[in-house]
Amino acid sequence: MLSFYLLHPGRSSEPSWGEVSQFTLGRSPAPVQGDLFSTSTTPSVARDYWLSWKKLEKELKEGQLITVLKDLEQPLIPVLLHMERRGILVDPKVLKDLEKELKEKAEKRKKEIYEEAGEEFNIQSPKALQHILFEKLALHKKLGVKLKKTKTGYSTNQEVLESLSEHPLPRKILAFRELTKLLSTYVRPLTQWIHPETKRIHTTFHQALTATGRLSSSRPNLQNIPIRSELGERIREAFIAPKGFLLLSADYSQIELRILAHFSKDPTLLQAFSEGEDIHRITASKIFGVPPQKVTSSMRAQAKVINYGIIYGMGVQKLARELGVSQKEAKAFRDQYFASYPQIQSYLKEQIERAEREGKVSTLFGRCRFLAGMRSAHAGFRAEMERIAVNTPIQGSAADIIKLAMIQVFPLLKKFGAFLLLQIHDELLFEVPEEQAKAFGKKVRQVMEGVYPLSVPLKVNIGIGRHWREAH
DNA sequence: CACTAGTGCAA
DNA sequence: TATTGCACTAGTG
Repeated sequence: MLSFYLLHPGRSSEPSWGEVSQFTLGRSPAPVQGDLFSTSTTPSVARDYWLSWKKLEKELKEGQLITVLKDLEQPLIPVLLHMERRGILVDPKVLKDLEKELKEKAEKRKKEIYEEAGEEFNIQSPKALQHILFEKLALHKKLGVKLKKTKTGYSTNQEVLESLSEHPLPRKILAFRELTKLLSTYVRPLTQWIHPETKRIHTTFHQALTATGRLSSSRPNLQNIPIRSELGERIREAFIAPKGFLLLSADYSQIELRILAHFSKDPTLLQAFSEGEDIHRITASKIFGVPPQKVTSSMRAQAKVINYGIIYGMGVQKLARELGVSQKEAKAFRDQYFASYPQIQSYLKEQIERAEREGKVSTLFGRCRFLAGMRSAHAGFRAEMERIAVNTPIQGSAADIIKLAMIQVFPLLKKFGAFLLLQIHDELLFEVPEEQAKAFGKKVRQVMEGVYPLSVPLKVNIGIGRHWREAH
């Protein structure tokens, strides 16, 4: 699977080796005759294996992927193994109490919604909800809101409901959605995933799945635990350290923007990062034409949207919606952005031209993603490929860097009696003996910041706590 | 049971 | 019509 990915990273498909039980810790499956990992491999299988490696090696060399394989992916395997086997300790009581509270709140909301709607219906069915909101009550007409459509009807998503939130019903539905989302996706399933013997949750990390080189996590996914809402963040209180340990979180600050600075060599961006300035504030200062000290928090928030929008190849339309301004104003912001950071504009253009010319784009370490047929693609598809061409080297290079950091941090774990538990794209979460926590944090920061020097410094924030919420 | 659609959580 | 993921419920066949 790994080798397949290295050669065809644009393809994604389900792993083909079938079920891998979560509940086989400490045991190993009986060797199967002919299995590649069996010690009693038959000569013919060994020869086939050798021949496929030689063939693979040739392709890897042609694709300049030997580095990615030898320096990143292979050394990462034991690290991921360590992480999955350790798992993260979860306090079932926190989840149980949260479940009770969320259930009661959801039940209360449900009754209010039925009251407000004048009838009972399935709130979780978009179809039934459309009927109530847009046919029975015709809220969009009363509020003069233009509705967004999906393939099958009118959308009832968060954005739409927020635009209707002058009326109490959509507000209550939003609240109900938040509660049921937390219950059905996190609180209840997480309880189920606690291993009966270890009392821990052992996720599966997929090393060779994503198109950009990131890891993914499943069964359960521990890379999308809520953090943005108060209720959601309380789920993180259930992820705890065992007695005598603390959780330690180490996250890269704005790593993707730093990579953009490195690749584009834009002097303003380089200088801002080198001098440790607040990059969103600098951008706000540029696009709003005010001195950095005069930047308000809302200007900074808007600048942040633009900074990240650039990484994703955001269009003017989406930018306007995100900022809540007209498309004309959004275009003016973007023009001002590129006027302030001219090298970013030329870098992005170069990446698109490279994708067209070479049919692929690459990361810092040479991981590549193929983009065939850009010239012949129709406009919509072409635009999507351009966004991929822009985003992949940035997202993928960040993935390269944190993978290397994981490899370099790994030998430290033994010295400190610590464990690496999770990777959440730009964050590493550790379990570390209480008395070692501060010293370990210093060491981890040093390793992560120095892992692969760029033309701007990498910055790492460390947090320590008894549970994940406190550590982050 | 397999599949799609809509929705929403994270970086 | 802003990237990368995973997973829930509803609904269809």
